[in-house]
Amino acid sequence: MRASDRAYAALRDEIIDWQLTPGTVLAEVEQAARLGVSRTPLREALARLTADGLVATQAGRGLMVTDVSADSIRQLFELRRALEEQAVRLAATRRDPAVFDALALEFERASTLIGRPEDRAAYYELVARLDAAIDDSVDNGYLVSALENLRTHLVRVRRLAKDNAARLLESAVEHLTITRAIADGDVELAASATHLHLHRALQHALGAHDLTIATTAMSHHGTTTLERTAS
Amino acid sequence: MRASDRAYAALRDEIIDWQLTPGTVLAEVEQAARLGVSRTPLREALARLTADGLVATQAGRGLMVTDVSADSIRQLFELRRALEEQAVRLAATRRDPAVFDALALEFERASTLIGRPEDRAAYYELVARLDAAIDDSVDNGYLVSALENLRTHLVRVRRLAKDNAARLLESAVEHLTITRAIADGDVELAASATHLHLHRALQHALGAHDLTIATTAMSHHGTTTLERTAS
DNA sequence: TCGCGCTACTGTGTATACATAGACGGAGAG
DNA sequence: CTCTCCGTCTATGTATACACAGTAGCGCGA
Repeated sequence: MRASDRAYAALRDEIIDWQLTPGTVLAEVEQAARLGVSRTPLREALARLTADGLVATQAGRGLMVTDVSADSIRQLFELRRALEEQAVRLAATRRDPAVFDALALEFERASTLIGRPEDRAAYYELVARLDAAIDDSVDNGYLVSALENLRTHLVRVRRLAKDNAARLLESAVEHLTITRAIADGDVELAASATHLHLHRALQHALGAHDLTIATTAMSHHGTTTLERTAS
Repeated sequence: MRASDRAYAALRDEIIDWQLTPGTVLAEVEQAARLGVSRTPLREALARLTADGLVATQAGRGLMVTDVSADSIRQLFELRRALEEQAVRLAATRRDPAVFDALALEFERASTLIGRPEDRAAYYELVARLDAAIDDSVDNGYLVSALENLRTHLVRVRRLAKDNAARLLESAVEHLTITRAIADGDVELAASATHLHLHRALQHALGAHDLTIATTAMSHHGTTTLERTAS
């Protein structure tokens, strides 16, 4: 594997996993040394991250990890609705019914997975397989590319939101509805079910984000107070 | 301006202007020499073009200018519908009515521009200003980024389609309808008018493409015949 | 004559050296 | 004491040199 690919994957994973938090400055020599590559492949990695929107040039201060705010989540979900509604519409038209029937069966049993913390990863993997089946059915490279980039951002937001069992059980039902609609070739039902799913996911994400903001603000306040007391 | 930006702009413009035709191999040293930059900024330019989807790595043969086929145009317009319908929906919600009222007045007078070949560019510029007004109204960086990338591909297809006056007059009426719907804040009308506009634009683009394919095939046949005769 | 293998070469990927612009700090003047 | 200007220094942008892999072409053997 190329050094530039490794650097890109490493930085992207650290950003979506919140190890590199928004506002972190990514200096070329520093990151190149840390990741064990030279500046040339690292610059290529940073260029790709910039194109992805995970990193942006902040006037005069070099490249910074982009922010996640309530407003950016709103924007992200507006794009998500456009792309995913179109994707499920096309998937419902072009799908192989057997594939989505099989996935629907799995979603019916998903509540078991969600209940056991050790099987939580298996549920996320099931959702990923639904995404892959939709990508495969839409038969549209431009749309799939846009969806892949979108999902990178969504993972970052999801890591922040910390799904709870209640929300996951809800989402399993929503996914089941979407999957059945695609299997049945019901374009409008698939689109409406997706709209509903995204509406609820946005509410959940925004709620979690507000909590995080509040918590962060409080802990910052506390730190500041301690610093003042110490000085 | 940076050398990598110049190289990117030069290559992109040549690709969308069909000076670099699909299948052309872009070797690094060759292009670097031609554009008067070193390999480093040129590689950055090629990476950006690859991310844009204007260039792709063909197994073993290096980077090639991507193809434009009837199928790729179909895919492009499926993505276009998703993005533009969402964009006009959001624009109709968030617009400044005065901006779109002014644009609507200009579209009413557009038939004059289309009639005179020397003012043809002025009509395209008017459409570009409508796009810019929509971008400004949607207040969504992710969506605008996706639209900008999409438009690059659309320009390449349009250069192929060679709009005629009849189609442009039709499109002016469609644009007027969309602009008025946005000005009035009529979300569903704006979305439906956009759907209709894209449907007609696709028919036109596909028709033009088929003609080009037929012409190319004929000229290729002719060339082959000549070569055989010569040898 | 056909097939297999070897060699040379071209082109990509990476490292590094160099140029330059912009930011930060210090010193001096008002 | 503060503001401004100048110098230095750090970080980015570019060029180039080197390493290596993949390929094409040629030659040799069957």
